[in-house]
Amino acid sequence: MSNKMNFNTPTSTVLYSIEETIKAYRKLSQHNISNVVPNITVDQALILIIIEREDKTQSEIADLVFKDYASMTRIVQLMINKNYLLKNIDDTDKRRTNIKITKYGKEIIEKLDPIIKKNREMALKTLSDKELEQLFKILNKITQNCKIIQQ
Amino acid sequence: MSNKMNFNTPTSTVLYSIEETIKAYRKLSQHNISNVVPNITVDQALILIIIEREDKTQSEIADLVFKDYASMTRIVQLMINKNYLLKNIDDTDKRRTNIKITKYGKEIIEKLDPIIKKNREMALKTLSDKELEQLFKILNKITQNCKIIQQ
DNA sequence: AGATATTATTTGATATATCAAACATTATTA
DNA sequence: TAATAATGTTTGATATATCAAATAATATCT
Repeated sequence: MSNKMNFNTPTSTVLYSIEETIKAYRKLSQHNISNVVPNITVDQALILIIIEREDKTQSEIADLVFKDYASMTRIVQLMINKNYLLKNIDDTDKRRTNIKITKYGKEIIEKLDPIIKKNREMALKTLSDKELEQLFKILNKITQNCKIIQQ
Repeated sequence: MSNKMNFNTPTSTVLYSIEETIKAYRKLSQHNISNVVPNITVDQALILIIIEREDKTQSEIADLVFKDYASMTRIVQLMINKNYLLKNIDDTDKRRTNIKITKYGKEIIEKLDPIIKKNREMALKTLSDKELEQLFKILNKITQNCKIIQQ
């Protein structure tokens, strides 16, 4: 890589570069996940693992994984159909839905955990700890910049 | 940010962090683009601008914007419906389709150019040149790591 | 040349993203 | 308390992602 880079062509914007990375990562992840659990998507796998850790309502989970509530409704429905999740109306507030993982869902998580770990290791194996911290810091800056006009 | 970060929870993976950033960026971009050109998506805007610079076939453009060929077929069709693009079968190889921008499409590009520039500036305004280079370098490393098993 | 392989694109099926509107429930206010 | 506002979720409509299979055109091989 040269010292002076040109960031002024459409194919050199951050959006472009980040998109390239995330698509490559998703492809790798989906590939490895499908080897142990066919028929689960990367999104569903992440959601399953997050729900296991956090006992929250549907929209709280949606916020955690950056999903629109409408998307969340549909993803949860698909995961119920596959017997990974259960959903019941909250007793104290009937607008809310609580999501639980089924026994089968927990078995799936057992299979997924090492794969998720492996995916991360593969993707990051050539990065130093310093670079990893830089990455998080820079991404966080960009995220904050983008959120200014929104709330 | 503390010196020692914990990268072992699902919500601290790169996939997760990158996803957060790209979604914030997309939201900002879509918001600003919609102010000048209603009814165009971020993807369509990028594709329009890339086609203007590169006179290529549909699948070559798809590769440039990291789109699946199937997605590309559909996006191009929508952009033809909106009178941004024209498509004709290549004379020398009738399997190929050449994509051209209409006059109307070029007018749209005129409106989009400053917005795209502004989006980039907003997203990156707190980043130093050094950080920008670090970001590209790190993202590129991750992308390469993810591509190893694929071809 | 004729059979076969490869390439470029399309179509079908399903998952996800996003906005707007609908809906039921709960909270607030006049 | 009745009317209104706010909240949590769902549904509808449309755009995009992804895989597999289909299709048409071209290239290669015997």
